[in-house]
Amino acid sequence: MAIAGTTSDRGQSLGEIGVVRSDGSSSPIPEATLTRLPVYMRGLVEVAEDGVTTVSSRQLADLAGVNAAKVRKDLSHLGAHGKRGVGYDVNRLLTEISGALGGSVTPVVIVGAGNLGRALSRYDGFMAGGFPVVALIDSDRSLEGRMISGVPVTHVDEMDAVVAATGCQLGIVATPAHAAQEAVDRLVAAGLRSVLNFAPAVVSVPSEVQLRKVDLATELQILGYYEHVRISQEATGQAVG
Amino acid sequence: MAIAGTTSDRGQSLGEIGVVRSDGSSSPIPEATLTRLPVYMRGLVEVAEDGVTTVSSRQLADLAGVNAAKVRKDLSHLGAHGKRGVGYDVNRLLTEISGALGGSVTPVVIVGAGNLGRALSRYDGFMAGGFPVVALIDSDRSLEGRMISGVPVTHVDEMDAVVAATGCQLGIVATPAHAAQEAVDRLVAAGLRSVLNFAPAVVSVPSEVQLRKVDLATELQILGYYEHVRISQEATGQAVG
DNA sequence: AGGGGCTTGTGCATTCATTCACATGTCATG
DNA sequence: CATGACATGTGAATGAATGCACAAGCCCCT
Repeated sequence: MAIAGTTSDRGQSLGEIGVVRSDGSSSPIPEATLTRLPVYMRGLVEVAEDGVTTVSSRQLADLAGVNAAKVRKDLSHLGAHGKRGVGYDVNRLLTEISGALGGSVTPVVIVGAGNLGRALSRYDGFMAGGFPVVALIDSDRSLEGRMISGVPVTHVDEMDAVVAATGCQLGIVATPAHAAQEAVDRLVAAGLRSVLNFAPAVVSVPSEVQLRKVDLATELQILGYYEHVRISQEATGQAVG
Repeated sequence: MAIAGTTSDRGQSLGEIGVVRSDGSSSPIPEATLTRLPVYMRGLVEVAEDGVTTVSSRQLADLAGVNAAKVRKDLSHLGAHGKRGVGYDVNRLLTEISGALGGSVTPVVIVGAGNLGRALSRYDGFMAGGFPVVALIDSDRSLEGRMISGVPVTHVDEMDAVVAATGCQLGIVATPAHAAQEAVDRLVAAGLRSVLNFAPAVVSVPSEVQLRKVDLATELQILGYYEHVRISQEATGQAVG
């Protein structure tokens, strides 16, 4: 385990991204804003179906469960101009957000055809969001060639071919923890530059690769903490009151 | 849709929690730190199995994929005192973190026995993390009484009884979006105060309830954004270079 | 016993995110 | 056309998280 650096700490450094400005497009949308844009989209789609054509920042804030100032600042990042005194045009805003997020349909591949991988391959939200799952990949030869909920399962040795054939750009890792690093390495070797990791393991990637993590057990543990604190609080609170 | 406030914005306000100090215990561990504690735990368990008894902040940082200063600051929040010049005792640290996070085993209930709900009920990580799934709840009468991967399915009308009988304190919502609000409402009515929502919907809860959200489609959309930016960047970069 | 090499804990600076508050602008109505 | 109600966009204030650098402390070796 190589350790670099003479004085002081310094760990992983996130690669810069989205800082282009040259061609006028793509400003650097902050992470925090990015996580909310899809939520706004859902709210907008909802009201659009009811025939609403204009929303104020406050209405959208209510739909998204945030406050209005945040909505406005978020939207200002994509240059989406609403009309003062009026609000935002629903359809225009939908187009703008969708465009900022990438717009077109992007196929994804899932590595790991266990419980989680299968469930994810069936998850409607991916397809609905423009991310069809086009391949499942597993190291188990006995699954090779099978279809699972309409998605063909391929052996991990053919990953390169599958990725190339399907034109996938996003990879999802749903393997056990011990297999996660290899899964990611192979995805990267196959040319992918964006990976979503569901395995409860820390994996490292080259700096040009975007890695996001969804840690299911951790989410519960955080809730567990608050529950724990709340209960201790009540206990002491009773004593006091 | 009631809108309050005369001047200016102001939306949801997060309930304060963990700010007790009266009894000396439970300092207010910041969110950001909370999300990393479980990751440290995994790293510690890993090295503990290899017989390691002491780790430095830098070693732990490598295991967790963060930098050493962050590790030290995080650990300082739980008063975990390491030894200068030496490091942290692995077992002691495990005990401390585990204790801070709540310690004991907490049973959870999952609402929604669809694909996602079933997959989550089978997810090993929950059990391993001390969160056994003890009940699945669905509105489909035809599932009532069945066992799915060892977990009994109950109808939603009996939620109160199930929650009471099993002593659940954490609820997971894995319903379709349109059913999420009702699912949460029922969980809260049954007495739960901590909910993890997987449904792609904005739900509101009373201020004393802790709500966390895992938004699978959004995660992909964020990756999609970076992919999008990267590609435009390359395109313009080629033109320039 | 004392020196040198490590490592913790933390004050400080910096960056990122949130929120406030208001000037600027739009629309509808009389 | 003028007035008033309403909303945006954004500087500025606040707050949270990160990362740095160093004093204080521990251990081993001679």
